[in-house]
Amino acid sequence: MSQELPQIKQNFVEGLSHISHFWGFPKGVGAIFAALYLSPAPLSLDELVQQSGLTKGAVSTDVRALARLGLVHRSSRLGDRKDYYEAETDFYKAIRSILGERQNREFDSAVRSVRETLEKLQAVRGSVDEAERKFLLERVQALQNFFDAIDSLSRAVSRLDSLGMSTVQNILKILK
Amino acid sequence: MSQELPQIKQNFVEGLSHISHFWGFPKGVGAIFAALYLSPAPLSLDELVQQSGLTKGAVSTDVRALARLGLVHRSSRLGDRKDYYEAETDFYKAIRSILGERQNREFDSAVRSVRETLEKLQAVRGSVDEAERKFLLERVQALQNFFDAIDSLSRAVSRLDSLGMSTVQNILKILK
DNA sequence: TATTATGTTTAGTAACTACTAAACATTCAA
DNA sequence: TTGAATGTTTAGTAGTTACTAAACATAATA
Repeated sequence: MSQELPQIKQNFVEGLSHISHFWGFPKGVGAIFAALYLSPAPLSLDELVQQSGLTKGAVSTDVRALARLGLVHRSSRLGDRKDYYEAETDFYKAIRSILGERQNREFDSAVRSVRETLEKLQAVRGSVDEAERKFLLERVQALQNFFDAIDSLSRAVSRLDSLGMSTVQNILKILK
Repeated sequence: MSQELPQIKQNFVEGLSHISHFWGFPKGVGAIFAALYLSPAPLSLDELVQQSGLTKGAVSTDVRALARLGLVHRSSRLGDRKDYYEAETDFYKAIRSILGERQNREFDSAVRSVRETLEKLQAVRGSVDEAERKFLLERVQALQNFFDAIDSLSRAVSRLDSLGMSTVQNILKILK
């Protein structure tokens, strides 16, 4: 059984669309990344429109999202008004970039609200059931510790120059 | 400034709702977990309805989702028809459970489609541009390697008896 | 300046999600 | 067997999301 390359590529694009959707991104994002990832040369917006089947508007916004995540890079050529896009092929680099992006947004503010709860619990005095206060303090503190651990890991990964296979191997060793 | 405990709790519930939403779960899921997490005793479905402000139907489905993720445990008491729910307080345990759950579903099938692409590319013969085939093989192989690394990490974590602070500290050391 | 090539923004829409309200199912007890 | 307590499922809905089509903006060229 031997399939033609275009069909195989199409299959890959659909696969990444699903993965993209699974991770909470629009499907178009995955499709566009897949198209770029399978292209040996950077693609223009119009070429992406053609290859992904989306409209210009969609490609325009999706490709910008990808660029913000560090998964694609935009470049321009001298004497050519078009923008060109190419896929980041170092996934570890991309992970760091995504972690950095996620760090900012509302994730921080959400986590901060847990810390605020903790501080309020510590500040509150009088007219409250002291046993309950203690119980709540313990629980919220435990959650806070957990978030801090996640945060540490995330920051540590972000700080790495390169998260290569050897690092992964080392981590795997620790996890036995 | 001293707030009453109920208000502080409410604030916490809202915070976890946001976090829940951020991670791609319904807000109700976060709210219900928060209510259970702040309760020293297991709560019944009706108590959860009262504390979360959701309807029975919503609580019924959300709490089941939480149970499937291993974030809450359902129990029943002798001579009492009600079900009771309590929060898992070991977050590392919960992570393992979530990873296990995620492993199953369509994530696998999505990743599998990348592997299929790889296999097809290896199988294809004749009537294809050999240079392009080689290029595609390289790229798809690299992505596959990345997924495999993620998968290894995920499985390693799932396999641990307990992912305590000491393990996290060790990983942090590696990441320098 | 008018024309063309490119990218962005906007208005509208179809599909989806998380929920509510209420019907339904099940189990226990009288 | 009926009735009450509990939990689940279903039908409908409001809000959201990811997209399309098309208007718009910008800049280069004639």
